[in-house]
Amino acid sequence: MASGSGLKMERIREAFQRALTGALPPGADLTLERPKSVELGDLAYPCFRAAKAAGKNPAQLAQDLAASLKVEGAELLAAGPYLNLRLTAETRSRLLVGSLLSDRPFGAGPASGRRVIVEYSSPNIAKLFTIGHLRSTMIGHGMVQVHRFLGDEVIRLNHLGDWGTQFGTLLAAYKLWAEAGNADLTKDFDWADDAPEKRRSPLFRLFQLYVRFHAEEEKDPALRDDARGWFRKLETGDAEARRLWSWFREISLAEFKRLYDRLGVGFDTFEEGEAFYEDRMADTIQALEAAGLLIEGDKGARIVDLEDVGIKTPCMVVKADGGSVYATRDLATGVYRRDHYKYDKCVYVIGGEQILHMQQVFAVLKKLDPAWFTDGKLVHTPFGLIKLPEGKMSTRKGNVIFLEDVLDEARERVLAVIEEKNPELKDKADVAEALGMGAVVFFNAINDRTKAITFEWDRVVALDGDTGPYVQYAHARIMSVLRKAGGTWAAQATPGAFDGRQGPVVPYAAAELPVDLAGLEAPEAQALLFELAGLPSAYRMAQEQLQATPIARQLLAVARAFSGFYTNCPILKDETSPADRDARLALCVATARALRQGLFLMGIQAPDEM
RNA sequence: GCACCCAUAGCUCAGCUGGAUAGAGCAUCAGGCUUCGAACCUGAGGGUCGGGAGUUCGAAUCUCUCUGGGUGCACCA
Repeated sequence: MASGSGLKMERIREAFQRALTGALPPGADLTLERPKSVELGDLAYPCFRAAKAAGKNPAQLAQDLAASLKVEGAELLAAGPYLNLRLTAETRSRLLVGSLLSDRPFGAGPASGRRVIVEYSSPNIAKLFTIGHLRSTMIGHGMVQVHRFLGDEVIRLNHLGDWGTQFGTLLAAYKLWAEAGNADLTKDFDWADDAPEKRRSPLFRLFQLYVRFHAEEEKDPALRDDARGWFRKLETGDAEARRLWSWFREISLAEFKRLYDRLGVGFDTFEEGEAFYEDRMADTIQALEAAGLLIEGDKGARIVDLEDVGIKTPCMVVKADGGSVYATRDLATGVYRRDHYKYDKCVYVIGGEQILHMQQVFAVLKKLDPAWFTDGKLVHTPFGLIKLPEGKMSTRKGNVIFLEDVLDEARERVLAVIEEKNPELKDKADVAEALGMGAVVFFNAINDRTKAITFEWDRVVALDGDTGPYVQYAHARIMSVLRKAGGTWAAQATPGAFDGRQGPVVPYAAAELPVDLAGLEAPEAQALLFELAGLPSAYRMAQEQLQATPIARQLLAVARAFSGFYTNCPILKDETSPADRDARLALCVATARALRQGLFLMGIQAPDEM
């Protein structure tokens, strides 16, 4: 008997395409689609184009092809203008369960030899993480995981906002309101509202200084000069400014790392933020100068004109006073990464409000070195803002929603549900954390990243419907069945030791495929297999679209299909024969593995009980 | 004013890059737990795909235009 792992959907697909090649004129488009449901089949060939080329009716062509072609292990059916390939239930079961029970990760790609940089998260020093930062952080994390899973080498960079004029603001504010009575930022300020216990950190107090400065600056514009003066001191290497800067950076980074740990997100380095490029900008400016790209702008600034590439706003590289700007650092960053990493693709996960800026930077780099910065090498992955029902969030104004508050609230709500539904559960706190995180992270991924999101508590931390916890619930139910089944069943769906920061693969040992899979003939079981079969293309789509959305949606489809299977196909009940029981348990193992792996790529855990 | 993004069921959104009868969740209504976990499942109602024109065998998808929203537009990042 063929062991399942020898049977692959890829082979079937190739055989189908080979058969089509023989029957159609050379050069015909052989793109195959996924039918809408398993009743139609497993692979679909739309006949429209080929029919047109042959001067035939598409439905007629589909019928002709169905009658003349043959593919081993499958039947070919004409369904209107489509030629569908449908596997037998036996073949479909063997193929998918077999793949998922092997020790090779289902849907993963072979090493591509490509090196991809993903720049994401990139928070500004001295600001607290808001719900807005979750977008860049988790979109980036998902991209890292998916690219790795599909075989790319990935370098994870955090372009920390640890330089720039906002440090003038911080330094000035610190000197004005902190140095005298609260130099080490260990005490609450007497001028500020009492902070909740959990926020009484030095970083939070820095944030309070920042907010106060911008409030007072409205009333007293002279403060602005004070801030500029401090930034100049920092740039010219003033010892005190440097010392404070370095300290601010340190306390910020400590908080950031704590949150990244909570999110399960990691980076290859934190040392290549904006400050890292401070002394590398001169070379880049020099190079632009040498290339003859820098011209003098209206008020004396040095700019690169981009009119010829369709960008009407020129890119300012050097301010009239000789200072650098954001673009200067980004250009130096681009040049450094070219020389240092020799990558194939660099993905910038940065908000949509910076589209123009990114276009400018990419355009200038392209002018500087057209041979290296080819099309597609630099990719901006913009995403929509998270807004509040009452409008835009603003760190300066202090009307923000902190990420930790969202995660905490989600955890509390989950805990309340656990107390109600499963009060005996052990490790309640850990499970609540995993589910709360699942709700928030999944919500962030479920919708197209380019669209703006209005933050509403009840939607972000929702626990039923199209949510992370729905997928996690399906997984927990499976594990519960597997535990009750005894033997090695639960172990088969339990991964070996792994660490999310090391790689994208959830490691499972090879398990034995039952000989008799007749227990999977029910339509609900076949529908579940069909959705499992959709996962590999969801992974590829996620890589192409640079977002985890397709994965989230396919996981929902799998979880939903599992619920249908679970309610209609008894597994451990007396009415089920031993052979059917084993087949269904094997499908449970396969599904649990698929769900856990998919969630893991998104940065979400799958508890065994909830 | 100019540029980019968005508009699909009462609400929030999918719709695999031009293809099969436009699908999910929430909400509403009607059902389903002495039986593997009801954080679940089954069913119902609900649509001029913002308006208009065009491209072709075929458009929610591509082009143009109008309307309504969002985001930007050189000395902040």
